[in-house]
Amino acid sequence: MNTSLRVSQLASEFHISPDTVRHYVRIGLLNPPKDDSGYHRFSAEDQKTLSFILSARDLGFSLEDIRTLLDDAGRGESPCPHARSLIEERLTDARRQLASLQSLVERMEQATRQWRDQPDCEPCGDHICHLIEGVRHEH
Amino acid sequence: MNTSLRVSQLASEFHISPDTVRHYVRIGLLNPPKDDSGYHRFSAEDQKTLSFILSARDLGFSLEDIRTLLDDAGRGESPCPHARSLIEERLTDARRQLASLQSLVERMEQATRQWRDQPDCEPCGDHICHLIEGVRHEH
DNA sequence: GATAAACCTGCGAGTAACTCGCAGGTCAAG
DNA sequence: CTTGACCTGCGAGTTACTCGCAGGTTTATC
Repeated sequence: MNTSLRVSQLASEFHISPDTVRHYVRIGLLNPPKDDSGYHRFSAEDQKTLSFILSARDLGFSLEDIRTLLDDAGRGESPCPHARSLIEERLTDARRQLASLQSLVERMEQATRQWRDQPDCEPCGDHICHLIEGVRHEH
Repeated sequence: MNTSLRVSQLASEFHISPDTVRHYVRIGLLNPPKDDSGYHRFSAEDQKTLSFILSARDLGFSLEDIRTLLDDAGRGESPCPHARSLIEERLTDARRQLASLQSLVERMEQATRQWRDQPDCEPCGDHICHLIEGVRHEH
């Protein structure tokens, strides 16, 4: 059973770029052994680790979070308590970010709507760009 | 009329940090003159520029975008055409980002709901964290 | 057997918009 | 005359890659 893959094979297997794989190796999230010529060989276990990394990434964990989780498991401890507490933090952050992004999009949409009826300004000393500076802030 | 302010005064006037002001100076968005002792003095015009910078920032323009707009105005051209085209790009980006953030938050919420009924896992060879790896992807 | 294509290696640096820390200069108050 | 609160420029750190480099390996072709 030849489940040991090289970088590009692993990458296309997981639909990520070889650079991303090398990045995870560089920061120590993956520790694949090397063959005689110095090439990384990713075993079935490395593939399970990568699969975990990508699942966690998709749930909003940072790579540092993932390192913590992997360290837990590496020491034979359950990563679940950390997973539970970390996702709370990340979720709080994400909700905050979502709210600010939503209001940004609304401001942008309001501005473009408003700008449709406004002509371009010619430079005068009063303002730099009346479109931008004249956007109404509703509440 | 002493409308010329120093860094901290300007910063608190605009509710931003002195570091942010220094950052804008460092990258050349603001070019305040200096007094005899080498301190920056922000004139009324510098204050108008900063006000513009912050308005544009609040509309999702990047500092590079803002530099473009400021350059237009500095060359006596109307920044409005650039403002219109740039905000389209930024709005497209922001909507894309919003959608991905929304789906992230949903995944995170679904995970935490699902995790409430699941116990912590003890390490076994099968998985690294069953909570994370076992999240159901609806759709 | 030479060579070219397609891999691979480690490493440094760039991305956005700050933020922090440093070493050192300036100024007003006590 | 010293303390404290400012100020200066500068380098570096933040996140998760992404790109480019110089050079080594393997495979296929001529």
